Amino acid sequence: MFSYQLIKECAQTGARLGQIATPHGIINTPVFMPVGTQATVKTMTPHELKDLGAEIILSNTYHLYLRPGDELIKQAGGLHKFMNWDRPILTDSGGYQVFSLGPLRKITEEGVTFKSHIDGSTHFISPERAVEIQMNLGSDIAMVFDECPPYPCTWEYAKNSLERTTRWAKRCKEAHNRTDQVQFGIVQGGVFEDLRQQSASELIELDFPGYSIGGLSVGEPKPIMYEVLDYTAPLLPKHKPRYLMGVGSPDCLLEGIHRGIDMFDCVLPTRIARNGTVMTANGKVVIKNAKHATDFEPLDTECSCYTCTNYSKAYIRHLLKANEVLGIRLTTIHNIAFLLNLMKGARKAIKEDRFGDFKKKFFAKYDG
RNA sequence: GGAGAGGUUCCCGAGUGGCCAAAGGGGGCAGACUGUAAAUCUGUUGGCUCAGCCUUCGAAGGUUCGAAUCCUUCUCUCUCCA
Repeated sequence: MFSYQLIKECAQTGARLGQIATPHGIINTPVFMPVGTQATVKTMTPHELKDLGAEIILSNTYHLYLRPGDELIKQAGGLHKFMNWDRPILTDSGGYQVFSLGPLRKITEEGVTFKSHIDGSTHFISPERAVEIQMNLGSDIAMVFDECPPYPCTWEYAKNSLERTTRWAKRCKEAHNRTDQVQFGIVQGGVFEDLRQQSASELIELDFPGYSIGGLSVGEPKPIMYEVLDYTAPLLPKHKPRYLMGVGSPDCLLEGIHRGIDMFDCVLPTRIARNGTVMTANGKVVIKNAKHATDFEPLDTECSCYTCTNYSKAYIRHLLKANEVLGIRLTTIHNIAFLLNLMKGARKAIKEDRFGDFKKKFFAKYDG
C-alpha cells in the first residue's frame, strides 16, 4: 500500500526525483506539503488546494487531539472524510509542540505533559498516545513522537534528547498497528555531526519506511542548516523518502533538494500570506507597504495562479489594509501556488539533469 | 434669548500647577515570521545642528520661578430650556 520509488538522481547535482504511493494516491517528489494544522489549510478549501496542485497536506496530532478530539474524527470516518480531502495526509506527532509550546509542557521519559494553550487543562501525551491519536485520525503517513530541541542547545542536551527520541521511536513502532498507515522516524541531534550520525544509525536500525530530519529551521542561521543537511542527508537510506521538517522558504527548499531531500512542509507560505507578505521570483514582497498602493501589476508577473491572473497589488493591498478576508485568501493562494510551481520546476529540472542550472537561474533573480 | 458641557499631538480620548512632547486605543509607517498558542507579534509615529534645544494642548492676554492644567476676554461646538 505504501512504497517509495527513486526514479532518478540529477546528474548535475544528485537531487532526487521520486514517487511515493499511498492509500490516497501518488506523491511526486521533491514535494512541498502545505500545512493544515487544524484540519484546514487556513483560508483554503480542499478543492482550491487541488487546483493549485497540492498532492499531500500536513495536519497535527496535538491540535486535533485537543480540538475537536481524535475520537470524534474517528467517528466521522477519519480525517480525510472529516475535512473532505481525499489525497494523502501526513500528520505531525506533536513533537514540534514540545518545542513551540516550551513554557507549557514538561518532558519526562514516559512522555510529555502539556498545559493546553486553549484552556490550561493538563494533557499527557506519551509516544503510544501520539501513535493512537494518529491511527484514529487515519493519516497516510504518521510521525513518531519526538522532541524537537531548541537552537541553540548544548551537545549534552542534544544527546540526551536524541537518545530519548530514539527510545520513543521504538515505542511508537511497537504501538503502531494500522496497515494503511506508515510511520516515519525523525533524526535529531541538533547541529552536531556525531549526534546526527548516532541518531540516524539508531533509527535505521529500527527500519522505518521513511526518515525525516527534525530540529532544523528553529532559529539557526541558514548556513548551519545547510551544513547539517550536508552531513545528515547522506546518512539516510537511498531507497526511502527523506523529509526535512518545517522548511519552506524558496531558497531553503532548493538547497534542501540539492542535498537530496524529497519532502518538505512549512507554515511559512500560508502564515506570511496572512501577515501581508508574498513570495515572488524576485524575493519576498511586503504587499502591505505603501509603495504598492498604486501598483496595478500582479504580485508576480511570472506567476499564472488565480490571484496573479486576476488581481493587482494595489487591490490586494487595499483588501489587506481593510482587513477583508479575500485579501488573505488571495495571498495564500499565490504563496502556495508559488512553492508548488517551484517544486514542479525542480522536478522537471532533475528529470532533465539540469537542477544545478535551475537553481543557479533561480538565485540569480531571487533576493531573499 | 437663558442654562450647562466642552474644544488636547493624524483621529478618538486620558491628563487639572513642575515627574508632560503629553497615558491608552485607532490609524499611518516599517520590521519579523520556516514539523501554526499567529488574519499574529515587535518597533516607530511634532521638528532639529538630537545626552540638548525649539514649536505644540481653540485664540489672545494675564498670574506664577514654572501653565495643557489657574484668571480674563474672544471664538467655535454640543446638550437642555424658551
